[in-house]
Parts: sequence; structure tokens; C-alpha cells
Amino acid sequence: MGHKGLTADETVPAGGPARAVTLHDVAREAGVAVSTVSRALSNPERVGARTRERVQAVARRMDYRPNRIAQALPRGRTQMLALLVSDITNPHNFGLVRGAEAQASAAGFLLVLGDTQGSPELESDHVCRLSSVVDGFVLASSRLPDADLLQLQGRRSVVLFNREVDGFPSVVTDSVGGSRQIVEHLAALGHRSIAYLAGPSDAWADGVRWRALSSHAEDAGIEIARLGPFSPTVDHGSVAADVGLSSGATALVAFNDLLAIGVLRRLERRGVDVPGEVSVAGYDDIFGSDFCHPPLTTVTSPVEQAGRAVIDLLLGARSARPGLVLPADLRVRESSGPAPSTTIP
Amino acid sequence: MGHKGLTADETVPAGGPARAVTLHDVAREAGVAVSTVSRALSNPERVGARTRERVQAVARRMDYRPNRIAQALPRGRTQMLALLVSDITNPHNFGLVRGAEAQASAAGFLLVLGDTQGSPELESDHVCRLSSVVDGFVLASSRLPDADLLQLQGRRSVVLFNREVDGFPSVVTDSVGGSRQIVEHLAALGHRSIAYLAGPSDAWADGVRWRALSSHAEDAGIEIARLGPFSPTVDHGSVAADVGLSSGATALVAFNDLLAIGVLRRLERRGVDVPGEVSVAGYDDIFGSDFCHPPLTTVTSPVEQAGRAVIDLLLGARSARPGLVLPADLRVRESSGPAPSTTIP
DNA sequence: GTGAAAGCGCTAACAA
DNA sequence: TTGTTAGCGCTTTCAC
Repeated sequence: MGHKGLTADETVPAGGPARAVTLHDVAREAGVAVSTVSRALSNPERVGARTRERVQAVARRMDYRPNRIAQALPRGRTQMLALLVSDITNPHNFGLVRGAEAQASAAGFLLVLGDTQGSPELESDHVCRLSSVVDGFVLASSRLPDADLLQLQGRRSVVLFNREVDGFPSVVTDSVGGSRQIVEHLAALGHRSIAYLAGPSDAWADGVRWRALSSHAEDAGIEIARLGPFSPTVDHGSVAADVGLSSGATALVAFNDLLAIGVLRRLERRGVDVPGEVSVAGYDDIFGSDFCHPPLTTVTSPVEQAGRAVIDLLLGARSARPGLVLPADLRVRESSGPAPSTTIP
Repeated sequence: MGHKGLTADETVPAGGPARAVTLHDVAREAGVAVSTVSRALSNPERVGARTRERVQAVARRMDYRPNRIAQALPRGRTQMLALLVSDITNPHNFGLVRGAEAQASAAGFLLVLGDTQGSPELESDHVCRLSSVVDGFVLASSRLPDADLLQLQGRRSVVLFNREVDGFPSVVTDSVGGSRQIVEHLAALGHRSIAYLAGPSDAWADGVRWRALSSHAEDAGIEIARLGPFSPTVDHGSVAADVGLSSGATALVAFNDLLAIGVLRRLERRGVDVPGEVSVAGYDDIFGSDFCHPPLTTVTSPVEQAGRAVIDLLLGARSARPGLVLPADLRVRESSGPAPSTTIP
């Protein structure tokens, strides 16, 4: 950043950023030792009332602001937390990020955000670069192998979102319950064959959703096939739609809403009637699920709350009850309807 | 992650985090001074080839990872950047965040994210807490008074996104051009009266858009009214739609797509035909604009590129010049159409 | 209650 | 080329 000349002429006494007021400056001004200032500000009760008042007044007057980096060094804690998501452009994560940011902020912590783009390598990369900077990690939809996770846990506290690994505190949305509701819903509408449009095979949620769907489908005597995997993006919904349609299933359940919305768009362009000819459902209830065409039947869950929960878990290391499962409920909209009656020849 | 075996003692998450390997450890192991290790790793050319090799080998073997906080203290730079957005759940920001994160990451910088929720106080708060932590700020849609900005600039480098202030490097999308295109488009469709559904009055873009719209409308001999302000969210689109409709205008131009989509939804629920009875347009071309109902005519711009550009500017890359204006183009979709012919009694 | 001093892990003169 | 040493700004014993 040797990028001077930015302000050299005005506002600032030449020579780059104005030097910040340090503890030393305050101490000199107040006529006490730095240690006294330090205490007066961070452990007020351990300083005489008179001195405390005076020091605090001086600090305020000089607009003293502690240097967090310098504080962090002796303390060994930075008051920063990391949140790593697999796709920051997935609206599903918006709520998570906002909830986490708000909660961290409220606790005086800074949130460092990382986008792993669904790549374990990138995730690992981020973790390495961050581990000397943050006090803990929230790994959302982590694709890291269990072994790496274990190793990381030895160095920093870790909370998982939408993934469960033995020995790790985690917050997950109830994919199992959500999947059950999807199957029940489709069964009630007379569907006898479902196609699951799978997400990335290294995504924990993909496995869970698939297993739950297939087990419940079996219970209900419904045929179910796993198609894919597909990249969980709107764009890849096109190929997923085509594959799903050609499978002959009367209902398509997508790994997530991004994919589902893409499927819907493709189907509309192909002139396929939804839900007349085929029903579509997804997971996440993201921004847009309620106004796409037709509005998407999907599994909803309180992501913003999840964002707050992961931070709480991270900060309350002691009280960390591993395995918080947030409720997930099916939100039925127009993309799902009765199975086409012509199914039986 | 790299190798296992943090130290000889144990890798087990017993009491607390395992102590990290320090420069000191490496120095002892390699039989050289810490400064030599430091150089061998950050200024390899200033160390003898033999020593360099050996030290690097030892560091690698011990899985040494520099403590960024400790590096930052003497250097005075943390290699961290802050990105403050007014609403992290606005899809418009997704691209920005992703672009910025990617570019920062590529340059070895960490990105700290902050959500100001459109509040100058919260923004100022974040800035204070971050200014000892990051090397620079990207303020997106900043609501900070110019004076505060100036003061901040004295301490850290600052780049503005979608706001222009004298003396500040900035990246903005061409709202003026976009507004012109909207007016031309509506004029060509025969509209003679437009209602602008305003955003927050302290949002820089709101002023720019309004002024550009009204000036071009005047040139085209079109009547235009400014309604609002409205909170730029989907929810507040309802009231905006009602107000806009009752104004008698045949075209509604919303401050942004979030608001526009909300307007569309309200209009649909009220049974108002879009664009038959009224046309609607927005700005940003966010996720969802292309599949809402009807698809929204809006001004699109390369936000991910903007995200990269702001970081480049912050890091002082030569390729980036202050005052970058990114192209904005009207994307005409089905929400805008010919003015109702019955307008003329 | 307050001050002096020893670090936290690393960088950067300055010596050798 | 390499080692010695003084900090970076703050916290935290440990004396007084």
C-alpha cells in the first residue's frame, strides 16, 4: 500500500496516516505510568477512583483508541472470528452471514469472511491464513476432510454449520425432517416416483438429504432415483431439469433452491407445465423462492437464527452443547401439485 | 493444512489450543538467529543459499506458520481490509463481496466484513473498531457525513463504492447513464408521466438517480414526481407500489431492485396488470430480477468487477484509477411496456 | 494503588 | 551473510 499522494496535500500533516494516540501518550499527558492507564481502561476497579477519573478523562479528551493488534499479542486473543462459506453468492448464506455478523459484533468481535467456493483446497487455504488471526472458526457447509477438521480443532475452536462430525459443536437445519415432509407431501399428492437432483457429493447436506429422502420414499413405497451430481447453481438447473425430466419421475427434488430455481426456469422455457406435468421442490427457502415462477415448494429454516447460534456456540465454548438442530419446515407453494393422472397407462 | 504432528508433546485437544510453532523454535532447531529465519522466509535473497535452504526446510518440516498479528505490530500493516456494506442481505452486494473477497485474497489480504444496516452510527462504529485492525476500508454506499470520511482518510486509505466525494478514490456504477436509458426507454414507449420511488435520502445513489431521471425527463418533456423515501427492501415495496399507483403515473421507477420486486409483488396481488396498466423499472439487476413476475426491466452493471476494482484501488494497483465509473446498461424485460393508450382522455 | 519491567512473536536497523 | 538488539503497543506479574 505504498500508495501515498492520496491525501498528502490537505487534511493530513504530510507523511501518511496520522499517528494514532497510544497508551504512552495518554500516560504522559495524565502523568501516570502506562500500566496505570491500561488498568484504568480495562480493569477500572483496580485503580484508585481519583486516578481512574482523571485517566479516563484524558483518554477521552485525546480520543484514545486501543490498538487491537497490540492488545491481541500479549493476550493471545484477537477478538476476531472467521466465517467460511462455500458460496457467498448463495442467498441462503445471506441470513447466516448477517446473523453471525450481528452476534459477533454485539459481543465485541469482528467477523472475517471467507468464500471457499466449494473447494476443500481453498477452504484449507483460508483456514491456514486465518488461524493466527482469529479466535475461532465457523465452517459452513465445510468440505474439509474429518482429519483436517480434527487437526484444526487442536488449534482453534471450531463450530460447524450444516455438517455434523463427532466431537464438534454444530448447528444444522433439520434436513431429515424436511426431507420427510417433502416425501409425505409428494406421496399425498399421488406421486409414485421421485428424482433427487443431487448436489456436490462432498457436501454433507447432500448425503443427509439423499438418505432421508430415499429412506422415507421406501417407507412410503415410492420409487426414488438419485441423479447428478450437479453444481448447486441456477445455471446448472438447466441440465438438471433435462436429466430429471427424462428420468420419467413425476416429482423433482433438488439439492437446494438455487438448483431448483434453475430447474424451474428451464422447465418453463421448455414449455413443461409445473406442477401439471412435473412437481418441483427444493431446500433452503432462499430469497427469490417465493417469487420465482411458479413459486417454489421448499424446506425453510431460520438461517439468521442459525448465524447467531453458531457464534454463541463459538463464544460459549464451555456451554457448547454440540449438535443444535434447527427446525425445518416444508413451505408448500405452487411448484408442487397432484401427480399427473395419466401416469398409469 | 499441511502436516500433522504440531509438536513433540501432543496434538490432542486437551486443555487449550496447542502452542503454535514460533520463529524462535525454528531458529533453535536450525541453529541460527531468529532474524536469519525471518529473512530466510520473507527476504530470501538476503540470506546465503545454504542457510536459506536449511532454514526453509526446517520451517517446512516443523510446519511453521508466521503469526500475522505479531508480524503486523512492527510492520504497522495487518494485511487486512474492511468492506462495509449497508445491507449484507441485498443480493446486489453479493457480487461486490465476492469480487472483493477474491481480489483481496489473491493479494494475500484478509477481508473483514461489516454490515452497517444503512445506519451512519453503526457505520461509524464499525470504522472505529476496525481502524486499528485493517489497512484500508471499502465503504459501499456509505452514509457517513463527508467530514467523518475526511477524518477517517487521515488515518487509513479509503475507497468508496457507489458514492463520490471530492478527493476520494471511488468506483461507481453509471447511474446517470442508466437513468437516461430508463427515461429514453419509457419515453419511447409513450409514457408521459413517471413516478420515482425514492430510496433513503442519505444514500448518495438516491440523489444521483433522482437528479439524472428528472433532468432527462425534463429534456424529454415528461412529467416526473419523486415519491417516498422508502426503505429499499422487498417488504416496503407494498407501500411504494400503492403510493406510486395512486400518483397516476404510468411508469414506476424504483430506487433499486429490492424495492422494485416488492412493488411488482404488490401490484400482482392487487391485480394490477404490469406492464399493461403500469410499467416498472429498477436498478442493480440483482439475483431474482430475471425470474420475478414479470421479469424486471432494470439497470445492470458488473458488480463483481466493481468488487475487484475497489480492492485494486485500495491496494494502489496502477491499473486502477480514482473515479472509476463502471458501465450501466438498461436490461429491458417484461415489466415495462407501452403506456396505456387510454391515458389521453 | 501505582510503577517498573518483562515479555507477546516478529521486524529491522545496526554491528560484526 | 549473519547475529545482536531495540522496539511495535499493550498486558501483566511483581515490587514498592
